[in-house]
Amino acid sequence: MDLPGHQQQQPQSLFQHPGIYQEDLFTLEGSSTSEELEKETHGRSELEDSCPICGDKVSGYHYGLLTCESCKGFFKRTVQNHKHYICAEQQSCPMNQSQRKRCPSCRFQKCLAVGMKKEAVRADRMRGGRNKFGPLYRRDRQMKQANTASYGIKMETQIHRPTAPNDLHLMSSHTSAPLSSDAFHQSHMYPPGFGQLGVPMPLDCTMNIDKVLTLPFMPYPGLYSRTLPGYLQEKVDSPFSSCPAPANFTVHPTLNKSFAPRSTPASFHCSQPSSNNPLSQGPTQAPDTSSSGTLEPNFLSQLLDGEQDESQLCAKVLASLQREQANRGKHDCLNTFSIMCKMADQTLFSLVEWARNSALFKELKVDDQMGLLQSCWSELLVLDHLCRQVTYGKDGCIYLVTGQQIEVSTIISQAGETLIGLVSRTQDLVSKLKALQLDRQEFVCLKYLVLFNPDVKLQQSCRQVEQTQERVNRALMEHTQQSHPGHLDKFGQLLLRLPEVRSISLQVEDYLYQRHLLGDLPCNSLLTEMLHTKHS
DNA sequence: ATAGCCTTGAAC
DNA sequence: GTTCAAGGCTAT
Repeated sequence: MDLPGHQQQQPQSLFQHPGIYQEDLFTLEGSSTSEELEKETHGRSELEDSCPICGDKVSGYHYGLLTCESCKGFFKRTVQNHKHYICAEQQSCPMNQSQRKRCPSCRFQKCLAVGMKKEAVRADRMRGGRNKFGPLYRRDRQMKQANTASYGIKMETQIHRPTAPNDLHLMSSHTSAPLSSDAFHQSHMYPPGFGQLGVPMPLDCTMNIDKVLTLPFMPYPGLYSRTLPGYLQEKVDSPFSSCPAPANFTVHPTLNKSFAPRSTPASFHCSQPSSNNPLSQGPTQAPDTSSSGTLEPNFLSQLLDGEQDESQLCAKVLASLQREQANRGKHDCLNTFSIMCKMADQTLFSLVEWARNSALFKELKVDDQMGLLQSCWSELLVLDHLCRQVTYGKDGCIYLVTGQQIEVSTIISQAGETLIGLVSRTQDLVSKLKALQLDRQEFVCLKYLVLFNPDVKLQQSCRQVEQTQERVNRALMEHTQQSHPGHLDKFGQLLLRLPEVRSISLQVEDYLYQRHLLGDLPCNSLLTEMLHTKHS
């Protein structure tokens, strides 16, 4: 990573640790089965030579990554001529060599999803010469060469640690030259304060993992020592109240305000519903959804109040990872896959917290709460990921909860079939949601719709769940009509995305379970507990 | 409109 | 001088 300033600040950032290079997040997938490993090994050169958009033969680097000649030309024509395509189908047309001509809309979306860069198309149409992506291509080549030898992936060239908005020149970490005018690296893509956190990631201290899990500064008290049922029955406290930031974890003073915990409505701290809280009126008192009147105006804002601050979540995940690694031996580094699992685990925990703190959810019987969460946890994770990509992600990159980014093209060129499929499907969905301009209100509604799933067989709360779903559904419909009056079918379009979310989440579960069976998943995590429950 | 081949020219 | 990723040309 050509970030001198950052390297000084983070001498051993997450993906700079040598141990991580040995363990390959993506190619590890190939080791899931000997068949896949073989395929991965023999198919590598072929994979590298196939266009990530249509699978045709790669002719070289074009607009940011290795593509075929036709997709290069297509991308150039589209950008140069400011073309806007509309998909006649569901924006999920198959993309291969024979079908690439059928839907330019989906083709272009895929070009963007895999990371083709619009700004590499020259506005002045000047011919010849080299552009600012030269160093990127060179490094990518070197990386690929290195990987061919070791099947390891050196992710440091692809992980972009976002920097402060005024550090635009540092954001272009994928080139060696400053790119202050790079449209990719606009400050709005990052949550306030990212990059100013100055979070060093020491990854080389020693401590037994079991000790970590029982120490009082554990981020999530009770998580690993209790099962989900036990956790749900606990008294609700501030979710991270016993999680002081580590000594070397500093937040920029000017950012304290934006990092401050969102004030929690008093009713959220009550285990019993409060009649004063619109959310707590209870589904039995929910407005008749067949009437034409509108819901109380603050219903959506109450739903939004329960949302966790992304910056806080980021800080917690980083702090947790830091603690975890600090407590491992010098030669006992977390591999990349484990780090990703830890991130997912912490995110999952925050989502359980979110549900737990929801007044509507609290009204349900604990057994039913468990049933709902066990049914939708992976969907919530996928939705959370999607929202992060829509909000902060840039085209062709995956934005992690820690604020780091991985280029999709890296994953596609290195991963096994399953992961490529998952990433590709997810990025396609991200493109669609970006096109729909999903906002925070809509996102939180989707989360509630996923959580309050009346199809889950519950003991007592069926009616409540149904009514809540109707209520949220209605709030979502009204919101889309009010905030996007020009987009008549936004509501329908949003709901149409949920089956894909469900489908991706099931694939994620399958993938994780396979890895779990191979012993790749960290033990004692909420993630593994959820996977176990489903498969038991 | 597509896609294969050609020309160009800065970086090395 | 060579490389190679831009844009251009043109048969389909």
